[in-house]
Amino acid sequence: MQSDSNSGSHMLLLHDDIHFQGHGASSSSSNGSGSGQNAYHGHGGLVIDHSASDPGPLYTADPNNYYYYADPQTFNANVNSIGSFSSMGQPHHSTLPTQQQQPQQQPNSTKTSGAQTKRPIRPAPNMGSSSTASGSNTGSSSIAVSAPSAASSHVRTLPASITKNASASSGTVGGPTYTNAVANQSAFINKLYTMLEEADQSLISWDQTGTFFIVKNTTDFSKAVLPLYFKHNNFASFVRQLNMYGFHKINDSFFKLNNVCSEVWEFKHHDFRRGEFHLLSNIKRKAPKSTAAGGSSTTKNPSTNTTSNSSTRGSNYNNIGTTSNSNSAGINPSGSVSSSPMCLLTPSLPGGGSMMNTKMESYADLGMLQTGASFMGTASVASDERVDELTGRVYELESKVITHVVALLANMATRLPDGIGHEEIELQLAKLAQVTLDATVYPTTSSGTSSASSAMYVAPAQQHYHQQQPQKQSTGPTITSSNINNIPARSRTSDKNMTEKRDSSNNNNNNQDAEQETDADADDDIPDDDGCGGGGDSDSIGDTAIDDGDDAFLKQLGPAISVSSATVLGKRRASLGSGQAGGECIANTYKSTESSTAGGKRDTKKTKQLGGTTTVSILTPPIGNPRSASARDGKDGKRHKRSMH
Amino acid sequence: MQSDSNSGSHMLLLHDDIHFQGHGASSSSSNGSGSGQNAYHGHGGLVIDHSASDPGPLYTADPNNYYYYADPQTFNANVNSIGSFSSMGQPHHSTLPTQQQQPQQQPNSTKTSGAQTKRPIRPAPNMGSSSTASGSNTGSSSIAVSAPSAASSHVRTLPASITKNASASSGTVGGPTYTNAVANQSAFINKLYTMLEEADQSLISWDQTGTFFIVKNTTDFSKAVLPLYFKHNNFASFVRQLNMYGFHKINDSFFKLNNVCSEVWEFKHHDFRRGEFHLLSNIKRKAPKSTAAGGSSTTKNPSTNTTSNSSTRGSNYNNIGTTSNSNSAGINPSGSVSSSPMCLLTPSLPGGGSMMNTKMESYADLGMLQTGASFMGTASVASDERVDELTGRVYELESKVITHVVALLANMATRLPDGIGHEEIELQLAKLAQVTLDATVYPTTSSGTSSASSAMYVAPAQQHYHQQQPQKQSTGPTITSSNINNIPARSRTSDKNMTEKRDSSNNNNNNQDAEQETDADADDDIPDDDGCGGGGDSDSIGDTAIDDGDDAFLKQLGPAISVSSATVLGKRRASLGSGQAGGECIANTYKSTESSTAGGKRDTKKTKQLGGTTTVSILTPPIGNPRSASARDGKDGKRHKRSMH
DNA sequence: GGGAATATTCCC
DNA sequence: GGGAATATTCCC
Repeated sequence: MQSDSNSGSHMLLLHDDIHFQGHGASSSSSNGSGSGQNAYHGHGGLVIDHSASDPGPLYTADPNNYYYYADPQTFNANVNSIGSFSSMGQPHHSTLPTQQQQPQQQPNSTKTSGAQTKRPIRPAPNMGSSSTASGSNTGSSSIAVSAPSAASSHVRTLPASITKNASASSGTVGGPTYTNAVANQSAFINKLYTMLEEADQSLISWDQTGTFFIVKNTTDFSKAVLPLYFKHNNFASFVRQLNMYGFHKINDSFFKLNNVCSEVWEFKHHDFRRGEFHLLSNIKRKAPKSTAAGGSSTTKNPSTNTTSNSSTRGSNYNNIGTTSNSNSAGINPSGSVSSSPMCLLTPSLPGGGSMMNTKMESYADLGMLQTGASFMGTASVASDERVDELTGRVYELESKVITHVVALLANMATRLPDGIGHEEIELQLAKLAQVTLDATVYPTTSSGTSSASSAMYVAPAQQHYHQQQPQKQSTGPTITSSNINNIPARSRTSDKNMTEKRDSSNNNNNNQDAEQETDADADDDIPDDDGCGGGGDSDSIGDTAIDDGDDAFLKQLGPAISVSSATVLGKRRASLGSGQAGGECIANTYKSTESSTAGGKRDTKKTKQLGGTTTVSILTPPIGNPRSASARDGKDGKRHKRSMH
Repeated sequence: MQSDSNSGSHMLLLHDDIHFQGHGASSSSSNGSGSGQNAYHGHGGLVIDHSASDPGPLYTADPNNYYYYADPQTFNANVNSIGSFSSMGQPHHSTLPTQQQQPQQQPNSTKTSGAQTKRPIRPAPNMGSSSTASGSNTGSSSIAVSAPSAASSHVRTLPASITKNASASSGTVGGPTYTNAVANQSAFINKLYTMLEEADQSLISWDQTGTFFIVKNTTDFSKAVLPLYFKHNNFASFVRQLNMYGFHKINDSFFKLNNVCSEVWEFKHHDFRRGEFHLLSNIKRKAPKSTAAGGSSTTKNPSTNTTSNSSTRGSNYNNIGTTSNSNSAGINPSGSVSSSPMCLLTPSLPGGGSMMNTKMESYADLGMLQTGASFMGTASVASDERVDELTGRVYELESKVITHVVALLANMATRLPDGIGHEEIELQLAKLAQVTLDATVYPTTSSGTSSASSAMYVAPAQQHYHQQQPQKQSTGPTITSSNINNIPARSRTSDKNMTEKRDSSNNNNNNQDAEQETDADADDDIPDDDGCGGGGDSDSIGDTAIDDGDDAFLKQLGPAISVSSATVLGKRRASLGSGQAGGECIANTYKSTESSTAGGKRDTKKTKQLGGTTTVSILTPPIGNPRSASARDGKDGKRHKRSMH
């Protein structure tokens, strides 16, 4: 357990202590099927030690400014990938003590240049990297920092398959093995998978079926999660990588149609499914387009500068547009993270709600699942256009329609007397999807073998949350299930009372509810945590209280329906600026519809205005196709922002 | 002064406070000769504040794990370049208070994706990045956080010249000006220059003549300095960049001749001289060799993958060999940083001295600069089969799924207290259909006129099932917000103590920190408030409780659902090996070569085991993929390391 | 030193 | 979504 395999890497940025007892083994074999078996303990939850958490004192030692710099390496190191975390270290405020304790001092094994092993405070296993050098992990032994809470002792074993297949991989691992592993090479995929297993489920998680994943609050996700796995905290960069690996955003059209500023993003790749490690190796990074037809190999063109010259590109790292800062704490990052294009910086997005929260995994179940044939690679012919049409249609159906329906159902559910929750509804939908959608045609891959649909349906498991809502006058349960999510702080505040149950059994525990906020103020804090816009997350429908009349329901529903929510909408989402709305977050969904009706699809683009306000919506006439045209705007001095697709 | 030009970016990692009053101006002009003028004050020495160094207390607030993660962005942000720091933020332990003080709230100006402006605690000027968007900086005004130590109050104005010349740069700068500036575009050069001005002179400095620079202790330099400017702490990566920009190592022969393992490295570039800002723009990054001879522009090669295939390269970020960890403090990095290839881990290098300092610019200027030509392209594909698949899918979605959904809705409707009838629901659905489904692509018909999608929605008619679900034991509303989902509590738990400050002013508040959790348990926590995501949207549902009870509702609906989700996968990271080397420092350079041989590369792979249960996996045999054959790796298990040149 | 792959950023 | 430039890593 103790040894961590990576030579490189080390400190993690995580401040909590995470225990990894298992270590990544590096496999020496060249191909994917690494022999390595790494046992990765600690499941779902992170094991964090709080006890040790306070490094504060430690910092003093710093002689220089650099002191706090985060270790870049760390980022990577943290979570490498499923099976391997490159290194576990401590983040910034690493606990020196801890470190000291460590036996470490790994002499850098092989690596020459890049990798350096340093005090692996908490050694994490690495996945084999492609290079040999890196292979050797000198692990410091397990550093089980104190494991504060109960959860701490999870152990997870990562499948070897997940490792990289790049060049050499040597497998040596302990624990159960997943042999099937086709060494999945890419670090990105490994990290992504790992992230889904480990990260805060409220920020990123698999859908119920395990066939796609959901990023619920891009802002927070970007701040809190991304840096743990990558050297950046930009949601856009994350999305770029997803695209490079063939992932598709699945809820895009829905939001566009609705002109909703959502913080919920769903991505799918045919071979990226929960538990399906063996498929991971199928996920390849797209190759750069070669200039010349032929050679992929390098040709040099010594001549010169042309390219490099300045102008065009920006400076990457420079700040230019990039950096967002994170505060030290996860706390408030005001404007930063790019997250959803549309919702930049606006915490309280008008539209923003988390309607989705309710969630139904829109597509979820819907099919995209398994199917099998992907189309990416295939080249054949056929009416490509037809494909585009169909693809677009499928998207429409899967995303918009279903999403809408689900939202409606969820909304209705909350109003049911019996207390049926949205969960049930979702569950049903999942079944439905399972049943009906098995044959997905979806995007990617071609032939899927039989995929396991069954797998898809993950059991929700048993969590029982009890909320005691203080409630509004209205009925009791009203609640709003899912929404809760959205529950704007305000509401939450109230909720404190609620006692939730969590089941520890679950991998993921949700905490959210747990939070207790002390302040009542809207402003303070935490506003929304949700990114959604805050406050009102999605509107919680709830709040909405359905109270009044009955129509409420109807009202809620439809566009027409506008009722309440509409109102909400009314608020402008435009205001990028400030605010939090009160409880807006309305059911965007519905509203959206209206809008949608009108036209065709719309894209919302926001224009951003600097100061103020802004927004803009817009629309794009009927789809054209995906990638195609892009007419880019060009040219005017202004730029429009575009949303990420 | 106050405005910082970059739209993106923000927090810095630097813990010390550095004040930048001037700001980088971004020049708008396309070419190098940016108009911007940035005055850069403060030469030689670093100004470091130690006084402030102890952020310790500040950290307390952190609620969650993330707390400490270093902001990747930060790295960049920190020091952008001479004239511009992209963003200044606070690093990890940002001082929240400070932030609050800040007026900031920069509305993110233009940037869409990546850049996010967040509370720029210490606004730094940005250089204009190449892109337009980035151009506009909303600078927060100067945020002079407390300047703890003496040094703290330095103000430096960076010469505009140093800024990037990329695309647009608008120059706005305060302070003394260095007009000569030819907007130097590259971030790297800017950072390098800035580093020389600011960083610890004992680690990196100009030679006496100001014509080359010296890195005296690669190990410490890598740990303490590099991360402040770059997203890594690998000396090799730094060297690679230097080489890409045409710098040459000048003391190489000296050491080689003497077979000395030195930590002193000297690099020179003809146009990189102290104070000669105008020359900086001449330093260009070498262009990648284009594959094909000719075109630098993009050519697409839809066909594919070739390039990307796997093998060869390693995974970058993964740990593989890479990561080194840094302790939080700059302090002692034991073995880490890669630094000089040759002398890894050996602090006390034999040769180590700064002999060279005196310097003689051996190579002086050589130039490799500019080259040009890019290569990339893309491909797309389509197929008839795809059409079939998609068609089927559409059919499925439109007919089955939707039909089912409608039925569900109708069913639910009957149960609503208010008496809403299914009619309404149907109506709503009809609208929905109308809106969303208009363009049907339907099955058979090839063209699919718009077929009436509306038709599709058959009203389930009036079936009213009333199910009263008994409910589960659980509570009424149970519902649970989404998040609930997964929050791993563990991590969070620990932090509770921390108190953070939030600034209400900001748009986004971070909540994370804010949360106060009552429970210690790992599991619980709140993690997110954000609702957006809700609580777990998707998943949560699951949690769903739904479990037992009531299923009635469910039962009615659909097919059985099997729940179960796989338990968490266990991970194990196998420990690859262990080994650490002792401190050899031998002239690695020399040595390295040697080793390389021995070692070989290793990959670590991990296998995952399922923990729990389930899962299914399945698999698809390898797809073949299109793109790459990937066979890369090849072939031997070992990799050799090499020394940097 | 530099080729090449992946990562990150910026832009359309 | 993706092209393209720079950044980082890995290797020769």
